[in-house]
Amino acid sequence: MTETFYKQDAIIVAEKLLGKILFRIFDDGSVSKYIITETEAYLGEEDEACHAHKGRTARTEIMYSEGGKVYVYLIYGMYWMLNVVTGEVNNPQAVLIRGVDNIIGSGKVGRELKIDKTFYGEDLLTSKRIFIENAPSTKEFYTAPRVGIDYASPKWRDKNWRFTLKINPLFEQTIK
DNA sequence: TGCACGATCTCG
DNA sequence: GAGATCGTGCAT
Repeated sequence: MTETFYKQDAIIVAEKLLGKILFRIFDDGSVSKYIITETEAYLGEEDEACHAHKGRTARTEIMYSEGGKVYVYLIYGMYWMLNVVTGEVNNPQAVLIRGVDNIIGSGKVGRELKIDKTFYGEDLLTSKRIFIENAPSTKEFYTAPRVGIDYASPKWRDKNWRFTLKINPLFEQTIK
């Protein structure tokens, strides 16, 4: 995808990433391709569910760069979450990749793709081991509230910023 | 320097 | 329903 694509708002990117192809070249040279099936948008400092809500820190720093970078972080001490930074410089937004193919769940995605802290700040436009390729994506998708952010006030908690590809056969399992 | 907790998953 | 497991942010 292009730099222009990633510079759009996270909501737009989250929606448009559905159906696109995520490439992952592992250390042994093997190549895996995945269809992105579920995403979530996190929209800047005012979004209480966004990590950047607490301001600029070493952890959130990459979200302040221009779109197209990778933002990863460890959650619950064991799962690496894969995010795509979006938007313009100093506009901290990101899209969480929650599902690829039939692998639903951000923790499982990180495990499947063997994501770790070395991916922090990786440039999707130049990386040789992870990047996203355009594909004719269907406009058929569901929206739903984001997962695991009950701490946010209703204004943000209730936003339907989770996007799920409609052809995803496991969708029913992801609705609570 | 310490501590509570999290954009989770698996097992029982 | 609880445990695994640890970096981060904020209080002490």
